[in-house]
Amino acid sequence: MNKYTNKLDHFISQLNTDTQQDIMALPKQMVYEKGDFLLKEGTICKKSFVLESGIIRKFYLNEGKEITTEFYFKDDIALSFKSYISQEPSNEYLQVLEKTVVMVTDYDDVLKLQKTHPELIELELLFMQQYVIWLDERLFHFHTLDAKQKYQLLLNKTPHIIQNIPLNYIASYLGVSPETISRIRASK
Amino acid sequence: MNKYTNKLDHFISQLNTDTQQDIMALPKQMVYEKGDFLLKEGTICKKSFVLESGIIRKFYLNEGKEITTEFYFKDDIALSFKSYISQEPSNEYLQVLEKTVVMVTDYDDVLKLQKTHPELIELELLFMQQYVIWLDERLFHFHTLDAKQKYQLLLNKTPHIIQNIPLNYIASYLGVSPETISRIRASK
DNA sequence: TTAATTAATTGACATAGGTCAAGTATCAAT
DNA sequence: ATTGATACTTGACCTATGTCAATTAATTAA
Repeated sequence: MNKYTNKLDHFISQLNTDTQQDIMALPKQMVYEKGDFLLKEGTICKKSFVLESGIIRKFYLNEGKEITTEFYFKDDIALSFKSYISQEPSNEYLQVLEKTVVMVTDYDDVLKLQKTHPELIELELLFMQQYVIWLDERLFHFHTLDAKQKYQLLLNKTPHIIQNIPLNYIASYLGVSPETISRIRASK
Repeated sequence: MNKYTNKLDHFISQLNTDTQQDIMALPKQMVYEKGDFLLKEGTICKKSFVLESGIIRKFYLNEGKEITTEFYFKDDIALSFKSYISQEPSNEYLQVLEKTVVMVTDYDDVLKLQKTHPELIELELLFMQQYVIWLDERLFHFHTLDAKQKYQLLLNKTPHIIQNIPLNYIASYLGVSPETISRIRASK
């Protein structure tokens, strides 16, 4: 189960076969090991990464501390949004948390393909829309939930995050301290 | 100074004149009074509102309390995102805070125009992108700033919000209590 | 396997910010 | 201008969650 790409697959499946093949021709498979960076602060995010397996996390630095903003699993699309669309240096990092296989696509190649197949702009639009909905929901949770509720939501909705990711990353993702998460766990 | 429509204007200005005229033909001017609702929970958001003057706020209800999520001023585009793109019932309200003049465009009309002018899909894409950047930044602030820092940011970046909007809406927008805002004001 | 790191838990304490209640100021309507 | 309603401020108190430090558990590397 992936985060927000179902609609994209559906859209692609309705394109004509030639266009589909052109899209499929772009990505190259790459394998990364735990700790590898796919993107670092100050670098322009020129590629998107669709995960075949493994885990990636996105984070930025704030006053020397890492703030985790997103986790990516199978079929998710990892990229630093603002840098990707503006093609300006990123303030985010993308780091591999365990051996990960990705399909890498160059944004330049996507733009070229959009020139010859304008209908692909709609694909990018769909992706944006899904991402906005996800962001909107996340903001809603920051606005209305306390530490325990946020943790339990994660536990219910995305247990694979809880099971596979170190507690201090989860804490930072939820905007609470690791100690608080630890106490929530102990309290039931 | 508006929130995120500069790039859209620029894009439109580069279209051919006929297309520009077709776009300009869609919106109808409407005037609303203080307290009027442009959208209520349970209703599908079928229209977008570009403000000519006045103020609109967006909010949802959580456990009986209004949570304000956005303010709109001149040249901003007010709509309930998720409902607008999915055409499903909204969980948000759009309410006019003072006499407001808007240009209203039907989403159906936009979709029709996109059929005959596919290049307009890119316009929608640009809008999404701007909105993602705005949301992303807002989430960043919820993640890293305390009450005082959030208030001061608002004071510096968007003083027109502080000056024109009741304190309890501002408090809710920042995710803190009205009392806290009041104390921050008193402390300097 | 053992040692060395790193991650997670737990306790003691501090504090930002919430809640509730009272009081004051501001605004709107007659 | 007077009343009533609404918005804002202030004080007292409370609670969730942060910080720091010590301890234990789990990984990793040799």
